[in-house]
Formats: sequence, C-alpha cells, structure tokens
Amino acid sequence: MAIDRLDGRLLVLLAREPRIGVLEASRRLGVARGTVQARLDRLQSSGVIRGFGPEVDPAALGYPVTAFATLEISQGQGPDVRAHLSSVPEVLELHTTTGSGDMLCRLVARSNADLQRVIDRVVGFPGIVRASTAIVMENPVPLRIIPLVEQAAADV
Amino acid sequence: MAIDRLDGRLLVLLAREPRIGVLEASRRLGVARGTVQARLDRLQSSGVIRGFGPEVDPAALGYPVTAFATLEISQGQGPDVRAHLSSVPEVLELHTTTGSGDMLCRLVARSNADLQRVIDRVVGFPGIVRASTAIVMENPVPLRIIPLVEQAAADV
DNA sequence: GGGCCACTGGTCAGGTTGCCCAGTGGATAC
DNA sequence: GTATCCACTGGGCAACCTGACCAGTGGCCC
Repeated sequence: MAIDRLDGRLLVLLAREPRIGVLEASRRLGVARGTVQARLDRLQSSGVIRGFGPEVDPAALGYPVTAFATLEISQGQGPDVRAHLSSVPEVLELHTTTGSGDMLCRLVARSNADLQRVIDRVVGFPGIVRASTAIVMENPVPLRIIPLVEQAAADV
Repeated sequence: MAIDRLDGRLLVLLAREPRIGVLEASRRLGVARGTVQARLDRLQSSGVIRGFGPEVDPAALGYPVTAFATLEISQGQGPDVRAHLSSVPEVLELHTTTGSGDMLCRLVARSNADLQRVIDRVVGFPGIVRASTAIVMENPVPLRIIPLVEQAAADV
C-alpha cells in the first residue's frame, strides 16, 4: 500500500511520541480527529502498522550480547532446523537467505561465555552442517523505520 | 535489571494485546491497577521497555525485499562509513561485528532490481572495501521477544 | 448532473487515566 | 520483639479521551 504525506507524518509522529493519543495527534497534524482515526484504521488494516507492542531491550533483561550466526543446512533438513531454532528463546530472528549460508539468525546471550552455550544449543542439531558467528560490538544504527517512512511518503 | 514473574506476564500480555490499557491489564493479571501502573513505570524507566512505537512493515510500505550485507571497511574509515550508511533510508539497521566482515547491515528495497540501486548506494563510498549480500527469502522466525521474556522471568 | 469519497467540526455516553489516600502484610534492621 | 520500609490493595476523584455517530462541504470521476 502506498502512503501519502499525511500518513507519513502520522507514522513519524507516532514513532517519536508513541504515548500521544488520537486527539493529540490530530491537534499536532492540524486535521480533524476523525481523519486521524480513519488513517490509523486504514494503516492497521492494510498491514503497514503491524501493532504497537512494547519494544523490549534484551540488554536490560540481562542479555547484553548480540550475535549473528550464518548456518549451512544439509539438503532437506530446513523444516526441522527451523522448528529447532524457533524453540530456542535466545534466537530472536531467523531468515533463510541466498548466498553461501542458508540461514541467518540473530542470537542474544548473557555474556560471551554464555554465547558459547547458546551456539552449542543452536548448532547441536542434525542437519546443521556449519555455523559461523559474528559477535556484535556496536550498533551504530539501531533498527529504525522513520527515514524509510519519510521516503515512502515523499514518493507519492 | 531482573524481572519477576509478574513483570514477565505483563510484558507477554502487552506484546500479545498491545491495545489493552492499564486497567484491563490489571484485570487480566489479577492485581490492583496501581500495581500494574507501578510495574510499567519501573519497566520503562529501567529501560526494559524502550517504548511503544508502531511496528511498521516495510513490505507494506512498498519495500518487500530484505537483504543483509556484510561490509569490509578499510582501516580508520569506520566513522565516515557509519555516517554514510545512516544517511541511506533503506539501511534499517547497522552493526559492527567481529569476524571476517566488519559491519553487518539490514537493507530493504522495492524489488530485486531496486536492491542493486540500494547496494550501489551503500557501497559507493570510499572506505568500503568489499561487500557481500545475502537476500532474504523467508523469515521463519520474525523478530520476537516473548520467549526470551518468559525465560528471563522464570530465572528469578 | 449525480455519485462517490475524504475530510470537517460537532455531539454524546462511557470508559480510562493519573493521582490521591489509608490500610495490610512481608521482609529487614535495630 | 519492635520499628521501619516497601509493595500491594481497594477505594475515590476529576479530567480526559475514546469510539461512535451525524450533517455539511469540496474534490474527483463517470
């Protein structure tokens, strides 16, 4: 779905100040409340906005170490490996990819030592041929969406 | 910060049904409203909950292609490369890592053809020696936090 | 012209929020 | 044993916001 400038401004506003309500948003955007309500409904039902869940910081939960693991899977083992990985709480995300690896997953751990335990658990499963892990040192650009929203809203 | 079982249940509840308010949450959890309010304040001020921003789906915005690029940077160019990458809207996330690559970034694009444009823009910068890209085909485990929250809440 | 659609500005009842309070029970310190 | 602290309870309050309506207006397309 394409979004227009008003949608874009609304998304940016919500991203910056999530606690504001529909009424306050309508005041900031200079439109009627019903308009904001209708736009929000449309953005949600069209799937642009997936939800408003809390953003939880794994570091604050006691998992300050993040790593990315590239996995190589043996033929036909994909479904089993996925099920296995999704059963590991420290696996926050899993993608299947083109390229030299077959899967890429994001891991967290309580410490570098604990990361060993997590990796052992991840790769200790038949079907995983090889794994290479990159530990995250810094996160200069945390997951963001605002610049993309602004670009999408400008491309009307 | 460590969280207890009530915090964990609250986080899971909010993650599953973000639209419920404090009052409804207190009913579901079987505690007084003030307790939920106090827990929420603590979770937010301690940084466990970073916020309640809208989760925007890049695919619904017209960017259905996701890729991960591993970048090799020449000595001393780190800061410039970061600034350059953070100026590209299609770069949703950037990490510096250990291992063979120096940086890992998450990209989105309007199509596979458009991905070429994005990659050209990303790597067309002095200091980036080499880039290897893996296109995401499937996302069997979308970014999630609930299992980790449950584990953290159980480890009291 | 007629129909359609989005937006405006207004109303309404009902629910929720943020804030306060006194009282209770458990844990800890003296 | 007693005092202190802390989290939680259950209650109450005014103010605000929500979701739902409505009629009226203007732009756009057939």
